[in-house]
Amino acid sequence: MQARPKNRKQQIVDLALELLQTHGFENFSYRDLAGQLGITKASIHHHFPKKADLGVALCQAIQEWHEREFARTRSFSGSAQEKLDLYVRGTLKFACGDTKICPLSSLQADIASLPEAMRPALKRLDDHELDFIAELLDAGRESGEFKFSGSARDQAILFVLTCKGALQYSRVHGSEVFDAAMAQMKAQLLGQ
Amino acid sequence: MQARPKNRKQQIVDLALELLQTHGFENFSYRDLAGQLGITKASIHHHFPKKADLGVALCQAIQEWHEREFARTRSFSGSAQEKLDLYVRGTLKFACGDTKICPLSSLQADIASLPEAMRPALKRLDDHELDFIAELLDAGRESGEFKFSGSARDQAILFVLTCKGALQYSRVHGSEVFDAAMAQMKAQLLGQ
DNA sequence: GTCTATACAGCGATAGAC
DNA sequence: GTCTATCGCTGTATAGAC
Repeated sequence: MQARPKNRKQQIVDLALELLQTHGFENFSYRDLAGQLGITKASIHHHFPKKADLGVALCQAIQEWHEREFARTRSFSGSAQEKLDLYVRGTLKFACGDTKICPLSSLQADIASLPEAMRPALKRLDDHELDFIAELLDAGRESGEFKFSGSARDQAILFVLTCKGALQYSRVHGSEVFDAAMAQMKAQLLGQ
Repeated sequence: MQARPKNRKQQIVDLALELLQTHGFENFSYRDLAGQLGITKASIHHHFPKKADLGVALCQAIQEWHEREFARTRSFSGSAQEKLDLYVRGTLKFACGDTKICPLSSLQADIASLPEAMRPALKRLDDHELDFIAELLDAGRESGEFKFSGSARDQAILFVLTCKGALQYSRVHGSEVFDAAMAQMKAQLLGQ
């Protein structure tokens, strides 16, 4: 209900991101966006001529979100375990609540129906996140906080896909599932 | 290219299941099914008047698949670890290959857009699978093969969502990801 | 930057002939 | 059980006025 929205383009991306996390990229339309923003479909097309353009903008928004959160987590002064917790609860769980899934999980699930231009972007986003988590896990093992075998990269894959899977499961089965899975994984990471 | 297909209905369900695993329930159409089966849309509607009917049939097909595979795994004479391996590789990975995801993961991702009638069915399917895995894990802990803390149910949640997440990740990033994640999880389950 | 108007393909769905 | 034909709606997309 703003008379003059500061940045319509950003507003559209924000709403599209939410619909991506709840319904998936192919399951929301320009009509949905227009309706909820109180403008017409043609206005959305003015900002993003093709839906693939909006899709690329979504990937960029996710990357900026990553960079913000990675920087915040890195600069947080605490143990490796606390940093990992900050990312899981303060970033992933915070961005999803009880009704949304991780935007990257949503894109992965629909990969075969996605516009061509979005696929390499998705792969880069996943890799970027894995690098970051591997860095945290490696530091935690160096400091003796974490116990795991194999490479930090492999453990990061396991860690990240478990978090994402837990978010997806908990949307259907209740958020206790998320807490249970995270507690279970944490215990193993700490060697208990 | 069969002149007189024995069971068209089954044929439709089989193809729909494959499209569910690759594109998602809302991302395949009666047109896709008709085209690939060499008949018309109207013929599909004869077997499944509404798409929700097809959705319910898909859930039933998944349940029958579960019951078959659970029985096969239970009757397999081997250690708990070998049974778990049989389910992961002989059932889940076998049914998905390198290009498909678990049908239940697909339905979970699109839960918000799904026909009403499919949601309770999905929850039951997930629970059924968790019961089965919890049973295997519990037996394995009793026999001293597995080491984990907390309830077998909680560990089953962690185990299953990790398998599903690994299948989804590996479709985008290559099947080495699946092997790495499974090896990593197995090591933790065995207390190594 | 937003609108009206329109185009056109695809969707799920139905009626009725064979 | 399959077909042709058709319906109304929704999807993305474009042209052009304000």
